[in-house]
Amino acid sequence: MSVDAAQLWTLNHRLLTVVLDACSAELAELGLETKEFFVLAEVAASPYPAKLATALVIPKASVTVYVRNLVAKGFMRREIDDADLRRHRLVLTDEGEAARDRAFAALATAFDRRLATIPPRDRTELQRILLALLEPGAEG
Amino acid sequence: MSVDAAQLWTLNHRLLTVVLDACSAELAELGLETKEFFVLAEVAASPYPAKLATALVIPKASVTVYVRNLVAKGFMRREIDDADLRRHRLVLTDEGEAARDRAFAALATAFDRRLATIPPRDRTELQRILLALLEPGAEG
DNA sequence: TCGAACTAGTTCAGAACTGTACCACTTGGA
DNA sequence: TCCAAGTGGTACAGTTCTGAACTAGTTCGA
Repeated sequence: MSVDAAQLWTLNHRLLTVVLDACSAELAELGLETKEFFVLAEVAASPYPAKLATALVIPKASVTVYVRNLVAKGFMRREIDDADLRRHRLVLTDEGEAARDRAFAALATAFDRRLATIPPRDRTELQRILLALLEPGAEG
Repeated sequence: MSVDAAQLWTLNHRLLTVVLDACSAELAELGLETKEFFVLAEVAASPYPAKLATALVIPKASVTVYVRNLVAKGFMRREIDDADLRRHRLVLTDEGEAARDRAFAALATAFDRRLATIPPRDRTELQRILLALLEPGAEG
């Protein structure tokens, strides 16, 4: 490899940070802190606090905080899970879905400004490879 | 476009987070919190607190904290800048360089473990695409 | 030479985050 | 049925982070 993996990681991280920073103001207008946005974005795929914590690699206690904020803002609500009474199933409200979609759009716009510099085929490739790298089976 | 940029951002972010998390214990053994590692890694290219803050997209007050810690650990020292007496030129000590290099190695290893799960051809592709996205010229 | 406007860096108080301890419910074996 | 071990979620207190205000040094025009 011509480029060190650590360098690739670092540059990539910088890219994502700059992109996120570029749209954090728009997220704030939607009433979302960036951490809350991550939770809002993931809740459909991981509708329980414990699952959110492992998926997003953040502490359970932090998830409690973000969920509390998102509930207070009317973006989601907790429901008791019929299958396991210990669990809180998290459900997006209509406002929550709308906010999430607008937030995704803002992030997409910010990232698109960067992605515009590479061919569409590469974007598809990138997505395919990233998905492969994140497959549940990959590494442990 | 066929691929959602927000999804790409999210996948990519997840990948970097998981990789960083995988080597955070090793960084801790070197005496580095992850935020401190970012500072240590960047200080050669951005040897002033203000420059570090903009390069790493973190608040000035936070840089003060991380630099203080890194100085206390003997990884760097502050020197008065001859050209501008307001500035603190940050200089890595030998221990600092050694720690940085070992930290980079740990990060590279962790990332490589992930990259090993996909075909070599995809790794080359991924590297090519990311490098294209990270070109200094891209966007502004 | 002066001082007003900047810029670099720090301090500190309050905000944000999270490790730990905890309670509630579930599971599985006796 | 019982209870010990395990999992889900939260509360709280201690830690970390950071906005705002501040000090130090610089620049520049009159």
